Amino acid sequence: MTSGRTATVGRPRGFDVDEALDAAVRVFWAQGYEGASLDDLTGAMRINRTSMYRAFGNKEELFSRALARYTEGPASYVAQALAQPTAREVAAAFLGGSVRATTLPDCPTGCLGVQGSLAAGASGRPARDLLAAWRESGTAHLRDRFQRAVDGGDLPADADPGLLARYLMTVANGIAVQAAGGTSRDELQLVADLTMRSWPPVSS
Amino acid sequence: MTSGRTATVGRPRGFDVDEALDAAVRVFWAQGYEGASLDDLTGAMRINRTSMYRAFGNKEELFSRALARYTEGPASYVAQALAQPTAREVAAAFLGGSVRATTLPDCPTGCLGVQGSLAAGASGRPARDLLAAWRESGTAHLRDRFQRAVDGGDLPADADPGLLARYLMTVANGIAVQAAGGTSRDELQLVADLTMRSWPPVSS
DNA sequence: TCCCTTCGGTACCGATCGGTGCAAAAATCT
DNA sequence: AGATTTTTGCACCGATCGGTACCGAAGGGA
Repeated sequence: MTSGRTATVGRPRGFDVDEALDAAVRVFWAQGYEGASLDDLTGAMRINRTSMYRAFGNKEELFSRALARYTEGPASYVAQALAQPTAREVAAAFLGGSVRATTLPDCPTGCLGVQGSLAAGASGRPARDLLAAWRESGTAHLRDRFQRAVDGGDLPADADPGLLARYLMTVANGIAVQAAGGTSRDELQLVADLTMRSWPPVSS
Repeated sequence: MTSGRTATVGRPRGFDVDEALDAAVRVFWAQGYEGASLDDLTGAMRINRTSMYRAFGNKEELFSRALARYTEGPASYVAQALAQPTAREVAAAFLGGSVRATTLPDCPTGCLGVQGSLAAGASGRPARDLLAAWRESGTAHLRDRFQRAVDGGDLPADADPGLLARYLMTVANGIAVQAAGGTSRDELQLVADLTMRSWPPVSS
């Protein structure tokens, strides 16, 4: 009988996977992929080295799982922004969300998707490429959303959805860099407001 | 007699310091501070490990020297932009320069000042802080330049020089992240153009 | 020529890196 | 109860990390 539920044979796991992932997210977020050692990670996750390997495979897969957890946690503002009714509200929610997510009170500043790994040695290259694809996926979702806005008349017919998406992602990534450097939430919100004052930017 | 010139006693150095620094710049640029090992660095610099330590002290000081070399080399567009006659030309030159510098044909993509170290473990923290100060210094120069533009009537009297500087640096840093992710020079120039279409953004 | 200073190459240091082998512990299944 | 399966803790692996001691090589000054 291949039951739908997970088999419960064997010794049960002594920790919560999601809680452990949340801890790993914070370490990768603050120190980057290469800067986070196994001791840093397992120490924060409060689990043994061996338990981590049993549960997640290796450091690279742990990072991948942590990124997924980050996406549906601190970075959930992206999906929420995409669901806004108008293109302008999408843009404002995306920028405002990125300001808040990069300056959360009890979290590392900046964005895991940016500072997790921008440049890396050989061992960190898969993580770097994973993050680049992650950011590119966000840009693609914005583009598709703006294309629908053009199709529905919410944006001018001559607007370039791809360019608008690239532009917004550029500002958001810049906000992440600023936040990592210590710029305050208030000042970054002013930057987001300033960006929104000229939205949508004219294409011609 | 303490002569002003460097003493020439002893065996002369067998390599050119600036050439070696240029090689180190490229390694740090492509792999980040933590991702660049001593073997990577000395291999690219074509000098011995010992020679590097004699000439530069340690990895951290080498990074500092490499950043200075980067500033007066690939990042010299910043100083050039600041010297433009009008605030609008400053902004356009700054953004255009960042697009070109982050997509140089035979160099790593992105900006050393960003991807050199955004998040780091304990050993990379000094490098990370150095880069944060480096970016902040650029923002401060832009702010001072825009303040002079306000004083001289080149920008509206109610313009906020600090906010405009932060905004421009945010877009430039975002461009650097995009470039590191593989976005082409042409597309990034379109983003820069789009940003300049609404310059200066209204403050009130 | 002899001395002094600096450079360059080798070989090595202790520490830390990511990853694993092994056996005890803790649960279910028969 | 005994067999089976999975987790956990400890010790350990080879490789690599940044950094250095040592010594011959290569130059200038007297």
